[in-house]
Amino acid sequence: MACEREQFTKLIEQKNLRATEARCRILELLHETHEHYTPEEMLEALRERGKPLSIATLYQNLAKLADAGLIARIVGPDGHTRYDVNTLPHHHLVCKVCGRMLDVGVEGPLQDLRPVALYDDEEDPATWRLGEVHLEFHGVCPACQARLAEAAEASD
Amino acid sequence: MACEREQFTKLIEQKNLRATEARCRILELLHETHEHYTPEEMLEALRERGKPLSIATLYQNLAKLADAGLIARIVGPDGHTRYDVNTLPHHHLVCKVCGRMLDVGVEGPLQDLRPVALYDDEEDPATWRLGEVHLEFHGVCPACQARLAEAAEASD
DNA sequence: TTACGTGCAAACGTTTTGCACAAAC
DNA sequence: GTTTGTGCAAAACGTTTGCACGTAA
Repeated sequence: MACEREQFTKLIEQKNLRATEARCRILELLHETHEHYTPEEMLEALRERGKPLSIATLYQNLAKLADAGLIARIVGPDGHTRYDVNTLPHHHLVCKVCGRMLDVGVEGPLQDLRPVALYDDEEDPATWRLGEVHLEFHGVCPACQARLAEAAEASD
Repeated sequence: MACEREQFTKLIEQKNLRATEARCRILELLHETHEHYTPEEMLEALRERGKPLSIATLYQNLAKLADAGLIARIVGPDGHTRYDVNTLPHHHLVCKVCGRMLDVGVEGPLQDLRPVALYDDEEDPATWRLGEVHLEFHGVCPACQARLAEAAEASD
């Protein structure tokens, strides 16, 4: 059974992969929500949206789609692997309570930042070939703020 | 057998933990090298330095030391867990070839950076309670540069 | 009809846990 | 003597793989 969702079918076939239903559903989920799902969360989200996917198929397809450059594999500070439809360089806002990640851009003088050694006996960062800088803004998402406020009230 | 290394003994006992030899050796290794070892690498490094440590003891002690705030658990972009003696806010330079991490500070106008939404339908980062910003400079470490240069020559 | 995708179950590497023994207080 | 740490072996967890079958070109 081929995938009927035109835009995703095209994206996938451009990469010389077969546009199967499983692949289209994964791409559709990520594009529609912009969420950074862990594989486990994705399995649950796909189950809620209709037919469940087997865990092996999910992992196999996530690997294929990531290899093809259609999605990006990222690992949050909590160590959980997540997938992002945004494969262009960008930054993240991470909730330190629940680990949820949000894609963000940045306003400000990014190009003026330079790494400098922290210790006297440390090698000089200038000896590294430098590439991009990735910013990780840490914070508490609105949902966790509400949950924390509730817990604080309950303990009064 | 208690640990004799005065400075580490004190650090550990201040946190109401017993300053055992295993814990002192772990702290000593991290302080002396400033390396960001994975547990597996640490096991190997400790073996080379003398008596090996059992893997269970290593994990148990890494967890205790991290809970006590004596070391920090960090997860690199490659998904490997590593430990850092520097528990103060700081930044990292990450080798995109081997995954090695270096502690760095930053020069430049950090405080002027603000996250901004990337998509039209995205929630506003301003609704998050914001904390610190963590910078991840990506690059290639000197060792990997040399290895890459060698491989390039060999293929000529 | 040949290549590729799916899903089960088994294997894998990393991390955690239960437990008996040893060491520290 | 009670609490805490160690180390083995077993379990748990997330992820990958082998394989038989199904589907696509």
